[in-house]
Amino acid sequence: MDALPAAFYDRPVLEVARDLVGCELVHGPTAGVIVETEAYHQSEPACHAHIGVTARTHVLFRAPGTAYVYRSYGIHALVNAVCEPEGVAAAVLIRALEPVEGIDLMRERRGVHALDQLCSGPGKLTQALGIGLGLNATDLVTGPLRVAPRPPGWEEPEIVAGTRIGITKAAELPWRFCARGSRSVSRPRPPGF
DNA sequence: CATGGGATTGACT
DNA sequence: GTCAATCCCATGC
Repeated sequence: MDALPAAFYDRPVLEVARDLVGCELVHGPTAGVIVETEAYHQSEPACHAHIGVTARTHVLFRAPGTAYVYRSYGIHALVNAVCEPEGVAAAVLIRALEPVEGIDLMRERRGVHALDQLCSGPGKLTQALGIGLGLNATDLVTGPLRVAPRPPGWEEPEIVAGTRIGITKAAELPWRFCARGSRSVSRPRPPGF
């Protein structure tokens, strides 16, 4: 398994968000194909880094290919891939996967059996893959958590764009990207799905 | 130092 | 559809 190079992330965040759909997220014995992403950029207020560099947000300004993992609603860990050149805060939130490897372990961690429900949400997939806050600021190219190219045998996904989920600011931007027809995409599904 | 909101989920009505 | 759980951290006094 070869990880995507850092140069993959050193591009406009909207391009990276679209291209990450179909790639594989790997952590230890568990892995899944990314079927849903969202883009965030410092220029818009939904991005944590919109306010600037803080103890929480400084990771978003780091080199492309860095993992940004943070706690949401006090409960869930959400995982992002930092993009664009160092000093520019932008990231792609990984929102859903189709399970590929370590499925029994995912079922054990999730306490759920149905394949479609193992990784069909940003908090669900981190639980299924065992991704915790300790992985914040690790390197997605060489670290324990990696992103690999689309696995052999997987068709190139057809991308459907929609608005981002669960935010209150800049909610109208169509910066959510889904693999059309995937049963692991979270709800609500975008128009045209 | 106290307060309040958030890129969510699952259980319940 | 509604709501609680639960914690990091930004903001304001």
